[in-house]
Amino acid sequence: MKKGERSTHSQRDKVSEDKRPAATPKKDRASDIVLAAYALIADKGMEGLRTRDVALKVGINSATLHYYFPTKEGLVQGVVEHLMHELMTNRAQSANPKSALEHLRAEFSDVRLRLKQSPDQLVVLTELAVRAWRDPIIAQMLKHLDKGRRSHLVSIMEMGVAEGTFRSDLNTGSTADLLMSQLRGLGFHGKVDAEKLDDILTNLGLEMEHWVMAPRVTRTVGKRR
Amino acid sequence: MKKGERSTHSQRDKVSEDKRPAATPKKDRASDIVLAAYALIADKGMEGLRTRDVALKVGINSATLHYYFPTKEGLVQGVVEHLMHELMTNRAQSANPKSALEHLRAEFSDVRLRLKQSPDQLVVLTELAVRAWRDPIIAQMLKHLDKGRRSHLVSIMEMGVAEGTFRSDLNTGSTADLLMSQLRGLGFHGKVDAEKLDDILTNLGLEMEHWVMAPRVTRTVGKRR
Amino acid sequence: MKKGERSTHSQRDKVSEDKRPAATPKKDRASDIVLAAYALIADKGMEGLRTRDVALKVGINSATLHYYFPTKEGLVQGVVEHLMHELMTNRAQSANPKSALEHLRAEFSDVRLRLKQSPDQLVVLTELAVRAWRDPIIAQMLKHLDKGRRSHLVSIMEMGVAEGTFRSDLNTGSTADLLMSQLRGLGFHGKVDAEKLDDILTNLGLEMEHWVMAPRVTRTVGKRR
Amino acid sequence: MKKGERSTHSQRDKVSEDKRPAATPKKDRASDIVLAAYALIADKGMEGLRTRDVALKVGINSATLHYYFPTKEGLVQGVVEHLMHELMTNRAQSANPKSALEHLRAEFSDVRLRLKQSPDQLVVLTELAVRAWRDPIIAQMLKHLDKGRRSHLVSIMEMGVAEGTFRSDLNTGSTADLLMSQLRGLGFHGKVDAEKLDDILTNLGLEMEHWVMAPRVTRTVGKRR
DNA sequence: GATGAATGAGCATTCATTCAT
DNA sequence: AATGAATGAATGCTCATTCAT
Repeated sequence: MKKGERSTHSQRDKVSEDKRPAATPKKDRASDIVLAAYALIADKGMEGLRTRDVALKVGINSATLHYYFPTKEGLVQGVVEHLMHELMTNRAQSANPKSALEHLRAEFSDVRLRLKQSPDQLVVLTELAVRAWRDPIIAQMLKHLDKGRRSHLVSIMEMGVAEGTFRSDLNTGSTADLLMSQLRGLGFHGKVDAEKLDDILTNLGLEMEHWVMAPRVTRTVGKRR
Repeated sequence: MKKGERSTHSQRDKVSEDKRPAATPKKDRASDIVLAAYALIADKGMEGLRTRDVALKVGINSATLHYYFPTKEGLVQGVVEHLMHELMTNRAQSANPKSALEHLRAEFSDVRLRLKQSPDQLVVLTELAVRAWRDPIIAQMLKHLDKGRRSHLVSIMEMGVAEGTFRSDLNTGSTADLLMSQLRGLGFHGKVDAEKLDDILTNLGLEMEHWVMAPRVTRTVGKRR
Repeated sequence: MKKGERSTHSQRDKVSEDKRPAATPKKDRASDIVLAAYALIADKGMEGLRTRDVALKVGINSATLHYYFPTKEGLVQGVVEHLMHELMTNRAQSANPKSALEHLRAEFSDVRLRLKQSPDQLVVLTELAVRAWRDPIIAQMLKHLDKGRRSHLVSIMEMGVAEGTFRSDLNTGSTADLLMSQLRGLGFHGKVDAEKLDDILTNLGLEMEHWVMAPRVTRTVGKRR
Repeated sequence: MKKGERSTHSQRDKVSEDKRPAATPKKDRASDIVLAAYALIADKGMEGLRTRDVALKVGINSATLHYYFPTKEGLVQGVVEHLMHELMTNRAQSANPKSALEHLRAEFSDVRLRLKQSPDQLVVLTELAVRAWRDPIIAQMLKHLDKGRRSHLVSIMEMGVAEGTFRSDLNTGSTADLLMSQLRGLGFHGKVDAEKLDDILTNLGLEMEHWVMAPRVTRTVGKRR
């Protein structure tokens, strides 16, 4: 991809030239398009996504958009890829976690950070997750994401159990599933009420620590299951 | 349809799977329409909802549908109302709960029951919740639902604290928010994987009981014993 | 459609107003549409057929056209049906033919009449026949037409043979095929040069009479006298 | 194509059956392009001809194609030229014909040969002939072809009359027109049903010989014209 | 109440063509 | 000579909504 880094070159001669009303970043078109689509999904939702709007936002002709993404479906998949990349990188590696508990807390820190710095990620992820119910391809892509995240959580749990920090009878797989489901619930609040969302997340963290560390409650009324 | 000889029209009716050309229960039209829309949302999602399909499913003309619901938005609101009614009634009042813990468990039983008997409720609720991000009216309606559910949960929490069953420093409001957020996360799994969903729900219940009953865990690592 | 005639009313405020340029015959819409499409094919060819143009010609919205013919393909099939109907009815039953030869001549008279009175029929038929090469459905429809015409010709031939007017060793089937192929060649001349076309047709008739009546020519060159 | 990581483009290349991404004979580009266009017309028809597909088939960029043929119309004209060249050369000069009858038969042999060995010629010619109705330039070109062929046929007829082989009252011009029209009718059958086509062609030959040689049928019922 | 017919405003996608490199 | 990128102008088709009957 040598074409991307040309800004350092002396080719400044073609100064003017943004033929289209909107400015043309001139960098990587395909990525610009995905970014615009991503922003538009965050703003209008999947239901409100229009290829024309995406093109307009990038500052290109809608035919040009189709040059890069022949089909809208392909574009959406591009957005999924982008989101997955975002979700997997840029992780908040706070303070170089050592113990399982630190790792677990790092997970929460990461979510908290995203919620604060790029709330769109949650929004778009939620939109795409709903879309995935009826779109097998997106479902497949997101499943891959989930699988990775789950296995990461599972290893944290296993580490905790091995360390002796987490209770020995902890079902690592089920707990990972539980945590993922809980985090997913956060996606529903939209961008609003960041305050309350943060509160929920904090409690979620505490509750989860409880769950993985404390022994089974024994003073429960009756025998469960 | 007196114009029998035009074979061209036949290509139209492809509502996917259901086509009941006529046959109208004749009773409450508006309610039939809402029901059909509800089922269609569960099947195709908000994005795939078409007024014509709804009309076709009911067995009426799409113009007739607009007689009852002048606008699609109104129809969707009708669906929200219906869903809210469903969600508030038909509650699994299992075993006439007395204590706060029993009430809490009843909540989980209720969710479990819905998940099993009418999974569409979760699906449609999720679809509408996402829609609510951009639709103030629906947001308003769902907020009302949430408010009711939250206050119900809060009173359970308060009852538990008053009883002495739940820990005295429990933040009832935050806990209610936490639980609602967690339950919402369940909505994401779609109708698939009922097995795993049930597992998650079970653990969620146990975890929540822990949370409300056990004393705060001392956060210091290693202090666990 | 009183909306079109609103100019007599006092509602002159909305100055412009005959929304549609062309008048609306108001009778049978589907048939109007087919007729317009037919004329357009005759004029611009299949390649130049645009649903928008058809709608414009009828004086309706292009969405209305799709109400009657959900797909362009269906519209074209409608044109085929129309053409076939035209081709099968309105036949020039000149002078109530009795003998096989009279019947044969009646066939030529019919073609001559069409060539003169409705040359579009030949043009459109040719366009559709070419289309049929790649369109199985149209191919099927035209095949049906051909089958009917061929069997008609065959019976004329058989009648001639039975009468003793036509030579006894005449292969009725092959001759019918031959004649049809020859007539088809006429379709190529387009609407131009009606004079020459008529001349060709005349000679074709004479030649065919020769063929069906005269004994096989002895192929040996020079043996003629 | 350094941008390897964009999988989105892959959905584009569906030229139906043929896709030879690269591999260019490197010799005469313009001619390659014409050949590809010719083959594509034979396959998909004029209506299905796409410059991009032509370029793809040649293995070049569609912009490169426009370097050689600035306009699609020009490309089609190139195809016409090519076809005319094919039609005028490669003639089946079977057995060095001497007499007019032999020459006539040679004509039929030629057609039969083309029908068998390169049926695409008939198909493409037919496509172009229909196109010529609305395209004056192509019409002009084909008219030139027709003129040549007609004058050739006329001289055969004249030779026959001079020889005394053909009847003396034969209208050579009309007969040439007649024959051309008849042969054109063959173009309609497409590539299918070679069997029947051959049968028709045989009968056509016999009929034509009859026509040019036999004296006017006198036992005709009634007086003609 | 009900409906057939009609429509305006899109919508994703196509395609021949252009242009800077 | 060649091409990747870009585009204007369609193109067939969709859909919520309207309206006269």
